[in-house]
Amino acid sequence: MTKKHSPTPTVRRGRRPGSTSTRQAVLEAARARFASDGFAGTTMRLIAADAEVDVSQVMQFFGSKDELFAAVMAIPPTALQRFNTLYDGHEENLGERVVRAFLTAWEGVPEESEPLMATLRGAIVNEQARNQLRDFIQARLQAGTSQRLTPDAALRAGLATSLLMGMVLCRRVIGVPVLVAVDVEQLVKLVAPAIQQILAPSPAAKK
Amino acid sequence: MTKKHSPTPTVRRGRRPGSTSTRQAVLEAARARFASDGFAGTTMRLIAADAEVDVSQVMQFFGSKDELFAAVMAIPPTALQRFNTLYDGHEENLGERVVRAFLTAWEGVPEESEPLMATLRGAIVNEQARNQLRDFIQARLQAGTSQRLTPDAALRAGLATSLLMGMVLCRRVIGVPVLVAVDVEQLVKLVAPAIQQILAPSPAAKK
DNA sequence: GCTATAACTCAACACCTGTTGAGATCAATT
DNA sequence: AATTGATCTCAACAGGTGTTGAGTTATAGC
Repeated sequence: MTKKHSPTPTVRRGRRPGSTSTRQAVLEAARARFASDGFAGTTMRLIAADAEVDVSQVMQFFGSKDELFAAVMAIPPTALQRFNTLYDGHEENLGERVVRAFLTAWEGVPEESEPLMATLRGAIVNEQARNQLRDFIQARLQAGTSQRLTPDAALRAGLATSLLMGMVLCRRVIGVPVLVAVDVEQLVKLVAPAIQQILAPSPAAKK
Repeated sequence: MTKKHSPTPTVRRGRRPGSTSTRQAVLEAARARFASDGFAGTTMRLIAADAEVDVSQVMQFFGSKDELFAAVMAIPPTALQRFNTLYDGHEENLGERVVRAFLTAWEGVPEESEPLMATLRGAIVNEQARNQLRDFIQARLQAGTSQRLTPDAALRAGLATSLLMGMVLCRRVIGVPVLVAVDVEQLVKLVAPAIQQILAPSPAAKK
């Protein structure tokens, strides 16, 4: 008799039969938790409970809380791609295209928006997420400066991104009533001209 | 002999002679810590150490960590005042005035900017701070709608505020290099037209 | 002067945190 | 069929957390 644990297990121990999808479940649970509660507010035991596994399994899969966070924080490639092709085309409706791309990325399908939300929340308290978000913004800037915009294009693109992040922050994290209520189309109508102004200012507004 | 503690105290015990300013010291230490490390990242012992007092003194003064946080989160009256008188005057340079007021409040003297920063960081994880920040934005909206702007003035004002908060977030919290490097005057020059566009759109841009 | 009360330190509490090691069960390889 | 390795549960750890109560010294009111 080599048993060490309780003789009549109420919960099954050992490996489960059939193919396993636990790792993915943990990843999704962590993603949702980090996005809604932030890094410090999320505990390994909570994630494990959400994924219906043991805590040490989460450790086994990802090594540590930090590594799990890093795995979750990865900005989805679809989002990066969306922003990389943003500056192709004409300049007239640049503002609208940028605003739409932003809203699609941050308020579209959960697979894309949840990692971004988690990164945004995490960036406040966790240095890793801060770097991640910095890189994300910087990557957008690279894409912008590859085309010929105004000389200080990098600054203007970064500025536009920061403004739009404020919009998302107030709408999705803080939950300012006026901003939550308004629909996407009206949002685009109001913000697009402002972003256009920053990215490609009309000659009259220039110094 | 009624002594219970060590017979030769290395640190003075009991009440100190003279007038006391400890409560203020704790408040300032907490303000700085909450602003830079957020709610969950800040511990009572850290605050106490910064203020050079015992932990239980902090508890005695403020009751609990949450109450201390609430005391710190209070938006400074000078900031509220600054925004309440914002819409007085002409419409032409409204954008610039708003941007300047925002930057002054968030990047000016520590007595005013630190509570705001703490609130911003705290709003991500703490519900109390979220409400506080919501109220702050809402108060700005009230002030805006009291004057006659465009019909959807509340929405536009809220939107402008959210955009500017994004700028502050990226500049002061996340630390996007391009935005950190640029000076205030250039910031105003770039952002003011965009904010103007949102608050008082030129007739051509209207629907 | 005496007493109540505020300011202050010390030590400990109960709990929660991330993390680890040992053992149990199954899948895959040989 | 036997061995190896992955998956999974359990129990416990060391350290940190907010919080409490008891004890000590000063000030303020009578």
